[in-house]
Amino acid sequence: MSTTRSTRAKRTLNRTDGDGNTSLKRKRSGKGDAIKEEKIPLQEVESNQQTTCTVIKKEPTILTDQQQVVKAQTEPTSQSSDEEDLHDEDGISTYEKRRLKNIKDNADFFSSLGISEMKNELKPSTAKLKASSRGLKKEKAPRVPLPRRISLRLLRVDPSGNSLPPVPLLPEPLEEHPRKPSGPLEMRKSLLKEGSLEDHNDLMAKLKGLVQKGTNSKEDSSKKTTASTRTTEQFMKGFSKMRLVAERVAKVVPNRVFSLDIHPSEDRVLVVAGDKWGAVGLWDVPGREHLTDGVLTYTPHSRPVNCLRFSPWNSSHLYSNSYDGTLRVGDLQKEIFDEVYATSEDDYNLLKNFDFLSASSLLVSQQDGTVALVDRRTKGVEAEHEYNLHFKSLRTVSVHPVHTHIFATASNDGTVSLWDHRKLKVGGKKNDPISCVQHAKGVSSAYFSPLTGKYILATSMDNKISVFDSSAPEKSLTTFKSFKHDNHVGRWLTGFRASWHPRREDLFVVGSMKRPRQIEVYSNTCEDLATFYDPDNLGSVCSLNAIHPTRNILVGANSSGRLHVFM
DNA sequence: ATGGTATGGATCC
DNA sequence: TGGATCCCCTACCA
Repeated sequence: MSTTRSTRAKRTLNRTDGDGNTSLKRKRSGKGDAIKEEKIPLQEVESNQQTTCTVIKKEPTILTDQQQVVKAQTEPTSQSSDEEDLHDEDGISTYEKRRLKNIKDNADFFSSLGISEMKNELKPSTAKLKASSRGLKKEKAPRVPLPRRISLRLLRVDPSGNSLPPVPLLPEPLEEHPRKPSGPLEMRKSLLKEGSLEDHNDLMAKLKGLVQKGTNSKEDSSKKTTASTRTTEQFMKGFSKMRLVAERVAKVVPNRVFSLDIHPSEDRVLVVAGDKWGAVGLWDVPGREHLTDGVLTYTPHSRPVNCLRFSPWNSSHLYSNSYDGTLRVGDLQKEIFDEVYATSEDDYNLLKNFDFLSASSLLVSQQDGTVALVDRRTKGVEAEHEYNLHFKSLRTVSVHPVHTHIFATASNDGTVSLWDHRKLKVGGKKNDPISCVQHAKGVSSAYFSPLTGKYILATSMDNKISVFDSSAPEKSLTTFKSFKHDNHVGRWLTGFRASWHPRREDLFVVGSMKRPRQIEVYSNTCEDLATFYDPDNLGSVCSLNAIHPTRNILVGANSSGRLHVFM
């Protein structure tokens, strides 16, 4: 418990002192634009410095006049070209003469101002100030501390001398974002806005109909083929026609989006987003008839919801995991957020991402470099196993779509690694990957291509997006294609995670820093296929994006909780 | 209109 | 090893 408290204290401290510098710096340098303006004259300054430097190089130290004369005599060729040969009979260059004259003129000017006299007037005479220190030393009187006076308040005595009840113990500092109570949470009770209960009931009624129509099977092969038999060109012909309109932009969660998904239903467009402070927002995107705004926000978590996905086996199950250390499943039929997995509350192991292993089990990547195997069928919220994989924090975990015993991890240590979970040791022992590729900086995400797992798509902080060839997972991973992409989003935005079309292996989508703000679509060979932008309706960076599995729908999420639906 | 503000992660020491 | 410091440089909102 004491550890918990100290960690909490640290956390609070971190948060409050944060980056005190930032505000200071900002005050000094003004807005972002102002910094850019400053950068241009900086180059001029540099070049100026260079010219002054050449002069300084010749005379690195301040010399007395005499020394300078000597120096000038011994180094006759050290001056700049046009003054090289201009020496008089006494060996002093005209340049040097002019310089000495300037020094003298300046000195004359300052003395004419009478500054030194004024300085002397202001200064008390040193003779008066400094008494002789010779002879007897003054004996220092020992310092007698005054008796400490304690207020009546601290003595817990009232003015008439009656004793007061003792001070109640200080309440433990409240954690700013405590974990939600464990166990199932009713959706209606975790609504962000009270009073939206009717809207909640309406939406749930609609969604029940939606799920019964049967889009809840992973093996829905008919749809899979309609989406994936078309060539890239054929597909892009329709896909690139998508547009954004004002009605399809909405704030779905109050803060920065950390996770995003889109429901596979073909009848209704339902997008979901998880945010920084544990909110999960559902948005029933209006079709041609736009009635209400259709946004409902719940708070099943208390810290960033870094991964949020509808189960491929049951689309009414919305899984979410969070930095608060819990993984929940929102059941849209039972209207609860059930707790599936929770780390020990003492060690604050942040849950980063998860992927589905089977209808009931998942792999969860964690901050401490471990991957947890979680099964819903077992009682309790503990993991079945924990595999120790990396020294540094993990980001994403991705299960091979065909060989489900193989999974890939992306880590802060710059690696994308393949693992065989049948061969992993449990209980803290360090494991070795089947194979691994190293990036220069941390890797934000690495996902298997959704149908065959032949490729791994990775986004990394060394400004690259890579497609690795993982068609022979028992052999080493090789780079299939890779290209430069500005992945530096800065401090306030969620990092990019390029993501596949959920039913195609020939294209993926990624956010962009480019202006106008845009969402980019690339082929698996890293060729630019399309760019979606709309200056009227999209004015911010969409860090996360998702594509509908069977319809031409693209949703982009920005860092203030807004979703933009192109369709 | 515009400046205040939020506050993650890598790296340094 | 972990606290301090630096760095990235947006979007919203009062």
